[in-house]
Amino acid sequence: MGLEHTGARPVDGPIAPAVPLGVTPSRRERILDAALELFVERGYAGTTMDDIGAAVDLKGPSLYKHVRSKQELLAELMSRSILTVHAAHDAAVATAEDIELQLRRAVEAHVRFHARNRLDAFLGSRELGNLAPEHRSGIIRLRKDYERSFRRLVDAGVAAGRFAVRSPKLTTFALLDMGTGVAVWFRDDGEASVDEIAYHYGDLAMRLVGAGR
Amino acid sequence: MGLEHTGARPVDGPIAPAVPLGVTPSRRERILDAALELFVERGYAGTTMDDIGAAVDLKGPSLYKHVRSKQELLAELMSRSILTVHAAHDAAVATAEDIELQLRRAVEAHVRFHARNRLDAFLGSRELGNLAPEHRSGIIRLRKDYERSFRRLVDAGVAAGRFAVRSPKLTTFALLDMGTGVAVWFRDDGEASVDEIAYHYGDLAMRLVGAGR
DNA sequence: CATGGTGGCTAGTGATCGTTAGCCTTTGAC
DNA sequence: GTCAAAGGCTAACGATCACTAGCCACCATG
Repeated sequence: MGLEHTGARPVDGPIAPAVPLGVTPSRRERILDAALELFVERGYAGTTMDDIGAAVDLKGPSLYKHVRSKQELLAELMSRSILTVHAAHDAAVATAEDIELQLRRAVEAHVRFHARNRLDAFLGSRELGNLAPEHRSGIIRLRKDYERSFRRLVDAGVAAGRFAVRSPKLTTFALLDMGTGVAVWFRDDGEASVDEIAYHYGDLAMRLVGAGR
Repeated sequence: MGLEHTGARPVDGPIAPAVPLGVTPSRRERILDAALELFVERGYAGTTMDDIGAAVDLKGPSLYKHVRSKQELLAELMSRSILTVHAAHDAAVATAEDIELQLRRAVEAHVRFHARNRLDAFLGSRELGNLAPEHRSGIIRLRKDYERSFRRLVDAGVAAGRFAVRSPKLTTFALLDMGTGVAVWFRDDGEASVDEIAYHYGDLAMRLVGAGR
């Protein structure tokens, strides 16, 4: 039950690895992926270092040769996740000039991320409270940045007279939340493909903002 | 920071109290409310019985005079929550004949619940994994029932030619998820009141299903 | 063949926590 | 006034965990 990060990734993660770069990066990645899966399945507090170790054929204490602490695992997973969406968002918006198309692309990217990176998305929304305060504030700021970027698109459409929106704030929340929800119910072996869902949600977004007359 | 269950409550909860009915119901309620708040704040695994006790001026072990286990607290909170939404949903739908209005009322009730019972909603989506298997399946079934009830409204509107919907399934998910999201960002002291938000989301729902031409 | 670093292991430490045992005080019924 | 139940407490048990200490095997480099 491996993870696939097939979506566009940011050029580089900003969190410095605890171990000198170039030294067993593959092992570290495998640990991160295993931790993600277990954190989602059993929760952060409900997952032991031994669990994570077992998932990569190690004993718990051996993990400390690759990772500074359990907390570091959580922090890195969460920041990696948000930076990924945000990068995908920026890339998607940049592919269009028209504000209507920009919002559509943004929603598609949002949905695609939440379908393809279900676990990351899920963790991000659920384990914020288990993040040490020093990490938490940074993560929250990144999330707010992302939301603001969405909000700007809605505002721009309204300003240009292309969207008919009663409350830009509530509408933006609705747009974001309906896409976020995909992470909860999406299944790889479900009826609808990621692309179909993304396209459909793009349509729904257009309806929400009253685009195209 | 108490909870208000101002919505219609189901006739009776299916989880039998550990203590004979009628004996110190008030104390037990206070424990449940404290547990809810703490579970949301620190997570189920991150909350100790001593924490809960302290919140109601008791020592941890004293809780066992009122409650069978920590697990029971979680299970009761979750089932109480779902039964509450579902009851509110049924009551809301019953106030209208027209399918369009029924869906609008259902969305309003959904949003109202998620704004007023933020903590319950949050817990319900986050701590499913910490529920003992025997409780979990029942809770999941109740949640599915609730979703199905929404889905039926969408289908009915489509069948009556009142809604223009490409995928009833995806549209229903979008409707539910945007409302569920309210629980995450709503604040009692925020700009918008519960009623304003509920009304607005009713409008958004009508747009999503393409109601009213 | 030395050697030193990398990465694995076992054993253990100290802390935390759910839960139980057992005791004591209050209170209300008779 | 007696007595039992209800409900509070402290103490302690047994588990579980994150993390550390310290050891050893492998292996590349000279």
